[in-house]
Amino acid sequence: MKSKDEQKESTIIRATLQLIFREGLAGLKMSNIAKQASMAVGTLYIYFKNKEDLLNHLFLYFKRESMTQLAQKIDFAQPFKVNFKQLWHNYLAYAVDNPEQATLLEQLHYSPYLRPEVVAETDKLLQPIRDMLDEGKRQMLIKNTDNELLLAFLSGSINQIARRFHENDRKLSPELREQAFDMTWDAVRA
Amino acid sequence: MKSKDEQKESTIIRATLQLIFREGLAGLKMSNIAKQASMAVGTLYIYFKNKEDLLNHLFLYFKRESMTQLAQKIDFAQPFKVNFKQLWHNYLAYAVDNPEQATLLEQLHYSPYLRPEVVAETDKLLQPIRDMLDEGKRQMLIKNTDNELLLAFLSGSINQIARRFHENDRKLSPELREQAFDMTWDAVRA
Amino acid sequence: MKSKDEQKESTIIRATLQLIFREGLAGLKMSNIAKQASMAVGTLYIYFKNKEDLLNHLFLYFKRESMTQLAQKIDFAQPFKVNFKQLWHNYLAYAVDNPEQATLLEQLHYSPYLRPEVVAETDKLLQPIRDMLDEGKRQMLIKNTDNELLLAFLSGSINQIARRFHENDRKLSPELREQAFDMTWDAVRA
Amino acid sequence: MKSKDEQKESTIIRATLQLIFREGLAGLKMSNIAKQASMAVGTLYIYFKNKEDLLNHLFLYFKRESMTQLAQKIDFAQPFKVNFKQLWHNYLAYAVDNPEQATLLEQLHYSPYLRPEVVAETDKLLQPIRDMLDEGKRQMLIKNTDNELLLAFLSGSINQIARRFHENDRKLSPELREQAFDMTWDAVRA
DNA sequence: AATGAATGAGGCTTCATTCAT
DNA sequence: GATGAATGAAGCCTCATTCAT
Repeated sequence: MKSKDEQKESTIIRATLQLIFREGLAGLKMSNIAKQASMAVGTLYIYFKNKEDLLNHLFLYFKRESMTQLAQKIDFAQPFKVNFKQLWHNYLAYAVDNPEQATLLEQLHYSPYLRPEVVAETDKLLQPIRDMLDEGKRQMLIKNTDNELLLAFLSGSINQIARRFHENDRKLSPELREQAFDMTWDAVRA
Repeated sequence: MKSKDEQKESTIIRATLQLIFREGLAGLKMSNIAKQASMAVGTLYIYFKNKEDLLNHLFLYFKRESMTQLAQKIDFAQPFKVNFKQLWHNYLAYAVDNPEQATLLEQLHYSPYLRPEVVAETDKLLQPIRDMLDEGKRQMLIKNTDNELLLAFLSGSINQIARRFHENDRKLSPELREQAFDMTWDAVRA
Repeated sequence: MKSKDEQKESTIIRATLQLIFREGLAGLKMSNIAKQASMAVGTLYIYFKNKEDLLNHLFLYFKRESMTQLAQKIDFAQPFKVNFKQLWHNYLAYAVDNPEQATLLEQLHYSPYLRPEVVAETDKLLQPIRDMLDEGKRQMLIKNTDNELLLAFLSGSINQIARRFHENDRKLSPELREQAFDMTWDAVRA
Repeated sequence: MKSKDEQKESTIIRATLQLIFREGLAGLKMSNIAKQASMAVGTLYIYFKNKEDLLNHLFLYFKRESMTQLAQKIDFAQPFKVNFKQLWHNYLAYAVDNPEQATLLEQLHYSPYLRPEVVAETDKLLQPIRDMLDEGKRQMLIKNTDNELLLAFLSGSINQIARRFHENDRKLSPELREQAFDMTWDAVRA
């Protein structure tokens, strides 16, 4: 027998992503995914129950991947602000370098495909960041404000910045990034 | 298309809105719009060339309406910060009170329906706000930073705050709103 | 507008029947029904919710039609046995002349398509025959036996006779029909 | 195909039977048969050329089994009517006790799966019964009528009785069975 | 022989758009 | 202008069969 190829699942997800980038979520067809992944349509249904299931897995897969990117060069031995700044820049860099991915996650989030339970599960991935914010508050370096407010502030502004600049075909120079970070820090500092 | 009956056009747009709010953009069908608007499908095609055309009109219609909400109680005779704060609260209130609308605009924005020219046209609606930010800079009250950055910062954070709280079924108390505004003001102040 | 053509429903049903006769229930495809009925597939779905619905209507339609055939030349002014014999011959004639139809109804009956409620409804159509049997019992002309037993006896034997002869490509001569009726009458007579 | 493991063939047929009883012929899938038989799909194709082949074997297997049931307690040393009655009761008991089996054979019979040659072969199994009828005629105990007519009469009525009572969830009491046999005997007796 | 992943033709159904009335 | 029945392209998914292991 041909044993169920574990990596085929990832092949399918990557193929799907490429297609969504190229043609949008609305134009996504199972038959094209199969073509892009060089396999038969039926094979997709061996690894995913249906289109909805595939997209839910895709969502989770990329949310996890993005969290990995965010955690780069974060070292809890370092002072809070150093880590905060690193995290912020990681996030911005990710959002800038993968503009379609952010858009995709957003699109999926509000599509009829995504199951609430999957959304809830991705939310848990943010826990390390919540912990970090708590630590900042303990050290009285940042405002003692509701975590959800802080998170919304951080993610909302970063995403929107990356998006607007991408839409207008503008580059985000290091200087602009620095200015943006300063605004963020001024916003959250105690 | 484009008949004398100007009001029917608006009826269709309103009916479409209600449907999108109730069932989402993805499930939107011309036949249902017709039903909701109490007319025949064919009639829709007298007033709008096709579904795409209808949704582009809807987007514009809607963006204009939201700008009207934002401008409430703004009076250029007042000091900058008063107006800035009022604008910020107007925006947040609008985003909180109409959580589906923000989502709708987002969904539409990234759907294959929306024509770039329409997106560009709605962007012009922000000009008064850009002017206001310029005035703030002239008075050296806010940072002398790129307007797109400032706008992204403002809209991104506000939308995200409204959205997260709506998703988690949490109320945004006046205290939290005040804290959020303080963060924003700290971020932009000179 | 083109007003919903009442007779189109019957056109579809007749087209479906012809197809089932030609290619069997198992090979029945909606696209072929449309072709046979000279209309677009979509049109089928205006008149019937789906394939199952179409087949349920078909079942009812033909059960009713067959009952009409059975009732021919039945006149309650005539003596019981005359009517009984006429009914029996009508039934046999119908089963012989429409061998596919009997088979179809049987096939449908045991297919996953047929809804129990529709089966129940067709059963009600037999009431006039039950009444007739009761009258025969009242006149002490036939055995005072359970109606279901009598009905099963009558319909089962007639259908099977028509079927076997049709399968073996044999004609049912008037003599054989007379013999068969005699057997039936001997079976039920008091 | 046709391997040494004769028993596996029977395992597959039994598994198929159970599935058809439980879920009907229309929903029968090769993958489910494999699951029910605790083997891989591929294995089915070692023992049977394809689905059609499997179902033809099943039909034959089954017809033979039912004939065995019918022959129980038949002893040619006994008088004709005793055997006839025994046969009739055997048949009815079988049809009543295995209501799905009769239906299955019927369904299969009119499915596109069954090959005519197999149907013809099963018909040969009826020869002992035909012989018995001939003997009855020779002894002038039953009508001198066409055997096909007699067979159709017998099988059609019995099957239909069993079916109707099963559908209506009614029990066939010994009294009713006796009445039914009396009708049959009156029908065929000379 | 046994396995079960892979294949892909083909079925049912939806829905934007057209057009006869 | 208004209507809504008619159209048919196109998408999702199933499942009998194959074949590499």
